[in-house]
Amino acid sequence: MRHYRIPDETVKRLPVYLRGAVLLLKDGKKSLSSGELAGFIGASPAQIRKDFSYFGAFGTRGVGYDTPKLIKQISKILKLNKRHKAVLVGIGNLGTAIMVYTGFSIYGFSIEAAFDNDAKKIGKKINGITIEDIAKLRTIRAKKIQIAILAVTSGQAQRVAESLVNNGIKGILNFSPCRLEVPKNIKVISIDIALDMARLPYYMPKT
Amino acid sequence: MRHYRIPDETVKRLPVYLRGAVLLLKDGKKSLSSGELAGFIGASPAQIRKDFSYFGAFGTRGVGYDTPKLIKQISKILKLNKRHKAVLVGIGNLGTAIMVYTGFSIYGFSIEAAFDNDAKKIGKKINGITIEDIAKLRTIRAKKIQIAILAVTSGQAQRVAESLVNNGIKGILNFSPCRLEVPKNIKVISIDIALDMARLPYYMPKT
DNA sequence: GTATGTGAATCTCTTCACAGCA
DNA sequence: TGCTGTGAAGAGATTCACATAC
Repeated sequence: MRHYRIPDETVKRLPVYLRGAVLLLKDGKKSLSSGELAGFIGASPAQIRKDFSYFGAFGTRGVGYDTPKLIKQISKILKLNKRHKAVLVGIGNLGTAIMVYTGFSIYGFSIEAAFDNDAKKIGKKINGITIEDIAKLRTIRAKKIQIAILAVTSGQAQRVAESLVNNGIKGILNFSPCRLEVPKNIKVISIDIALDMARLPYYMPKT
Repeated sequence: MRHYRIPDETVKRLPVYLRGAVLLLKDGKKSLSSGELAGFIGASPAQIRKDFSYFGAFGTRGVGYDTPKLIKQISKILKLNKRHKAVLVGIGNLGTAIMVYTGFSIYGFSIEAAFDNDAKKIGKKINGITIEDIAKLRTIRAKKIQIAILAVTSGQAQRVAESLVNNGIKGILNFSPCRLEVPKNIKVISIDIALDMARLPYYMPKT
């Protein structure tokens, strides 16, 4: 039964469930119980069932979930049932790594354009994508790209983010260690490597 | 006043507060109120005060926080008051990017060793660090390295993680998209880029 | 018999609102 | 007066336990 509000934590877990289901299907598991999936990804069965319940009833009582059907359902919830084009801005070391990273494709993402402001990089080709001058960012609108990956320096991030939003971007995966101020209909998800690293010592025993 | 249990969410925010305080101090702010810090990093003043209160009383009523003192206090809580040596395993595209990434240093981390299993990479030098054969991982114990950054493929991650733990590593920053099974006194923090990307479309309006 | 789906209970985290102190 | 520090209240997320359906 559809509830009024879906917990954010639930949305965070859905991609984990999706990946788990995909891997288990590859392994030949045509059908899954919440317990099997839980064991595979390291979660609790009750959590999985509760999370699914926010979106409806996916399974069969006494049996479990049909794996391909489950994959379709989660994909649809996450709007991953269609492919998504993405643009990458900032082709430094991290940007290059992201460019050749293959992990996005299982969720249906493909990087369709890349921009930088460094003349030495513009015109170069990585993975079949030619790096363009950031001054020509507006071309992403015609390409109907709505997702951006931001891998520029902190100093440039806010300015580039605004430019992206002005050119039709609706969601940003942000790798710069700073807060982005964007209109509230734009979703920003930030990955801050140093921030995560910084809390490791807290949890480590003794020295 | 020290409470029995510190919320995990609080620990996640401490590095944000720390970075904010450092940046504001650089900007000349010798003293801070919870409201100023909150505005700078995008949080609520009450949240900041509550978070600090788990560890004691850092400020002066009616005045605020002495910025350098605050930085020291948070650093101490996070055990960032000493420098931490880290080892990087997996010098692919992402590993190389991490190797040259400068964002760790403000928290006192330095990468002191790097390993890979690719003969073509072994012996190469990046940023002053020579890439060593992963077969020689045991040398990290003598160097007293307790933190590892794992940037190998999913297939190798579990095996390498075990090897790291066997050689004295107490905390792992894991970039591979898989769960690591480690003894429970070992802390793993995972960064899964594709997973974060995968929930972007959910939040985006329309198509 | 077996595993889902879900209200209720529990636990955790955040916000409030104000006492306490410079 | 002004801002911290903190119990209490409120909101949010997880776990429990069982009715429900195959």
